[in-house]
Amino acid sequence: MHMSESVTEKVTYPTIATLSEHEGETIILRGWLYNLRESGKLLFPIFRDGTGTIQGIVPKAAVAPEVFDRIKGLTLESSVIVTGKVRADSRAPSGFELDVQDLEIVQQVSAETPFPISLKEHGVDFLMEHRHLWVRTPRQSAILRVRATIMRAAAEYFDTNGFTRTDPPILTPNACEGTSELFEMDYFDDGKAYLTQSGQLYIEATALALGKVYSFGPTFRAEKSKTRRHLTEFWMIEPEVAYIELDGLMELAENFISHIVARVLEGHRADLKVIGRDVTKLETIKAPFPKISYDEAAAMLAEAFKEGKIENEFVYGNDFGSPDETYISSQFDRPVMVHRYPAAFKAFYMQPDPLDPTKALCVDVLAPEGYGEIIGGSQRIDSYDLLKSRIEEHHLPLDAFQWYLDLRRYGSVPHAGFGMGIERAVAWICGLDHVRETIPFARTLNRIYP
RNA sequence: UCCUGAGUAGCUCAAUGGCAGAGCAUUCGGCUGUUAACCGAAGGGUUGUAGGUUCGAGUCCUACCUCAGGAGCCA
Repeated sequence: MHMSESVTEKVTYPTIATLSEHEGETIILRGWLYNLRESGKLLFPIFRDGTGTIQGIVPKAAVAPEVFDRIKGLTLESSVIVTGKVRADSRAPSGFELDVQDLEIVQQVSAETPFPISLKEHGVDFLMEHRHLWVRTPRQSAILRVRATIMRAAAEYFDTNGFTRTDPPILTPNACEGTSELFEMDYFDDGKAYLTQSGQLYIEATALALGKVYSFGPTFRAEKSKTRRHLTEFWMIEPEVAYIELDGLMELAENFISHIVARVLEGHRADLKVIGRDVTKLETIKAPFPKISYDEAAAMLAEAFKEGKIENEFVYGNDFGSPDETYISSQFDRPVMVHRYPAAFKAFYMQPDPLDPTKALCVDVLAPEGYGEIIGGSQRIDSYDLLKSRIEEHHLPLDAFQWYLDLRRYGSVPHAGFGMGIERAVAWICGLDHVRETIPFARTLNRIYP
C-alpha cells in the first residue's frame, strides 16, 4: 500500500490530549476514525489518536466537495490525517471540537470487512477473540495507560529508595516452592526446565549481595484456575531487603502502594473517568494501613458469622477463602495488612514467629472493595539448620536447594521481601471486575489467541 | 479437577414442541448540531457438533465440543 510522505515527514503534531493548549490553531492530527455521525449536509466524524478522542465538524459548504465525499464515505477505524482548527465548544464532551478543513485517508477499512468492535455491547468471548482490536477502544486504552503508570511508579519507588533491580532467570531448573503447577519444557540434554513461578529465592541471593534489591518480570503458573483473579502469565514486582524484619517489610509495602496510587491519581484523572472508577475510593489510600493479625482476622470472621453477616463459618487454622478475604477487606477503607498466618499452610521458607512458632512472620495485603490479596510477603528463615529441616519436612529435593542453603551458610542475616501481582493491583486501582482487561494480551486457562 | 450456567444473522439478544425474528453493524435513501444520533429501505441463517424421541425440534433426551462464573490454589 502506498503511504503518502506526510505520514513520515518531520513535523510535530499535537496529540488530542493536549489540544486544549492549541485553541484557535490549525493543527494536523494523525489517527483513526472512531465514529461518524451525519445530519444532512453536516458530518460529525470523531477521531482518536491513542491519547483521546475529539469530534470534528464538517459542513458541506465549508470544504471542497471531494473532501466532503471522502469523509462521508469513511468506514470506522480507517486511518486518517486530518487538518483542522481547534475550537472551544460547550457541546463537546472534552470542551473542544475540530473544524475540519482537509482529510487524507491513509488506509480505508473495507466495508466488506467492517471493524468488528462496534460501539454497542459485546460478549467476553468475542472481545477476547478480538483483543488485538479491542485495545483500540477508549476504555481499554485508558486501562493500559494506567497499567503503564502503575508499573513505572512501582519501579520508580524502588529505584529512588536505594534498591538495585536484579531480575532472576525465567527458566528455572525446578519448582521454587514445590507446590504450584509449572510450565515445563525440554532444556537441551539437561532434562527439564520450567518457567519461573517466582523469582524470590534468586533475589534473596542478590539481596545478600546488594542489600536492597527488586525484580520485575513475568511469572507463570500452570494452575487450572478459572476465576476473575487469575492469569497463567502475569507480572510481578518483588523487593527483597537484607536486615529488615516483618515490621519493616509492612512499612515498605504500605509506602510502596501509597506511592503508586498517588502517581495514578496525579496523572490519570481523565482515564479513571473513562474507566468509570470512583476516585474518592482511591484518595483515601495513604499509609499507614490497618494491620491485623491472622488471629484478629479470624475473630472478625467468627463474629460476623455469629451476627449473620456472612454465610460460611470460618474454621480457625485454615487459610482464608476468597469470600473471607472480601469480608475482611470490606471492613476497611484502605488496604489491610494481615500478618502472622499459621505456618502450617504457608511456604517452607517463612521465618517462624519467636512469640508463637506455629505462626509465620508473613503478611498479605488485601485490597479494599473485595479485590483480595495483591501482595504476599514474609521474613525468610535465616538459620541454616531450620531451613534445612523445613526443606526436608516439605519433601523438597535437597540437592536443588544447596545454593539456597548456602545463603544461610555465608553471612546469613534477617531479611524479608514481598511480591505484588501487577494485574491484581491494576484491577483494584481501575475498579475492574476481571484481571484479563489489565494486561494487553491475557493468557488464561482457555485462551492463548491472539 | 469439580460444581453451575450459556451456545440462534458479523455483534447483542428474542422466539409456549407448529411460518427463525428484532436492534446494532454493512449497503442505498432522507435530515445543517449530531452525542452508542435519528427516520425509511435492502441484503444477511447448516439455530455449536453428532445421534435420538416426535406427524413436526432452535425448543425435549444422550454424548461430545466451546465459552463463562465459582471452588480448590495462588499474586
